[in-house]
Amino acid sequence: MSTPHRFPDREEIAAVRAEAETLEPQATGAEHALAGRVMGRRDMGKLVFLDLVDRSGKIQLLAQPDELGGLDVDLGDVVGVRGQATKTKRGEPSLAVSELQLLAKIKRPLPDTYHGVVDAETRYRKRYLDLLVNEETRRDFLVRSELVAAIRRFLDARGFVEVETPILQPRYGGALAEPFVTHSNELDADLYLRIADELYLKRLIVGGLERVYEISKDFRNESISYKHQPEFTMLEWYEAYADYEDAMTLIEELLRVVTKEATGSAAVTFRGQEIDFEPAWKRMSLIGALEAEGVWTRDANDLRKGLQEREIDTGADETWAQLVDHALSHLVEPKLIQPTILFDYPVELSPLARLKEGEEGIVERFEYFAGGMELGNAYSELNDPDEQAARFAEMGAEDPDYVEALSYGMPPTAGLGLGIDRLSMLLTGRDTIRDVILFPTLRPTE
RNA sequence: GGGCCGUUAGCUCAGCUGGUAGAGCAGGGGACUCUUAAUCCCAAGGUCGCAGGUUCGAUCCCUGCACGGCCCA
Repeated sequence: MSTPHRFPDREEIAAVRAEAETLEPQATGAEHALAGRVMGRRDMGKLVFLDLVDRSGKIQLLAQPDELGGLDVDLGDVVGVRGQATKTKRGEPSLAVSELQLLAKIKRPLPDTYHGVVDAETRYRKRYLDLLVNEETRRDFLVRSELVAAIRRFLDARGFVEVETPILQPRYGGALAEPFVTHSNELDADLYLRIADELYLKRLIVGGLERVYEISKDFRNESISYKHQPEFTMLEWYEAYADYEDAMTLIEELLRVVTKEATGSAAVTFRGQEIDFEPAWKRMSLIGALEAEGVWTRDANDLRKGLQEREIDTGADETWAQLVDHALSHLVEPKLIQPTILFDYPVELSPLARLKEGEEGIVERFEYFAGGMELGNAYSELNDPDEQAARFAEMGAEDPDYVEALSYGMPPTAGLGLGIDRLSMLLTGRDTIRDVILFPTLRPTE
């Protein structure tokens, strides 16, 4: 049996429901067309109640099979209906159906509409079922979409231009991470999936675009956890003629605005705690934070001893910088529940950041945290090509093409990264990053 | 990579320190003109993740594997 190829002139269920709300019981209102999925059916003989769901909401349908020439509708069918807004004797806003068209037939039984789909593996592998029967899932992914839209509005309104830079890169950089490697047959060359956008975006600053941003999928061939996925989404922006203090101000404002636009409130609940994005956030220096934990020292051996005393396994840490990073992530980060900026990092951890005037070995860099997670990283960009080349050399790396770009002169610039997935976790109150990524990476079956 | 836990009907879950499995919802048939997790009646639905082992006998005990979850690295 052929079904219609289109169903024109439908309205959103939420709008029609709102109209029906205003009616007196058993009164009827205007004629409307609605379409969606049948998620409930209550047969009363000559009268049948259906629940119709679309993206905007749910409404009850009142159908009389005798007047419709039968009602061959199963749970899960996609239908289009026409009828009048009404309210039942019991006061339920409804649509009295005068015409019903089957638009798509369900061929398998719908999962339990009361319990939803609970099994984590099913929810991730068959996200369509999760979205279909779990209203919260639908809602949370719409929050994520609204979040990204709000970020674009915010930056567009401030003169940033959205750009696209390569995902396939001959040389990866901009972060310390293991890349995915692929191969171009035509070029007969290995290419890397980007781990960050940074070095390309800064080339655009050299090129005079002044304020750029990219919302990108980045890829890191590393561990998977509640806050890590191999494929994740990051915002990076670069603003010429600004420094990291300007970036602090801007990210505070951005998070306040977009949180409000995506959720209706600048405060969210995550892991049982309210997190409030209203400025001003707490700010403390990284060194101060480590001192407060009693583990700040420039000496690697002392630092290692301090961490081991706190029963932190430092076996995998080779350098002082790695030990500092370990101390930060284990002792400090979990305590940063309210939005907090940690600023002024040792240069050893920050090869792309600009040195702070008058402070030995410190760069103008900050990371910001909320809910016990790092949300992002920012700094005044190092724009001296010779110093950049020397920093690369210290790491045992090089990127002559990038250094050459800097040698044409990059204005003083502030750059910032923001983890969209983690922010989405905070805004939706989800405990795991898999719950805010539509199709998270899982081990293949078979 | 390591430790612990899980995997039973399409979905959500029971299953007694071993005797070849049950319920609700969905799906099928029927009753009902105000239900909303509708209700009621009938019938049906299973490679108990996979492969071995122990045993007269394994969903249950043991081993390995697969996938997932939590924690650790």
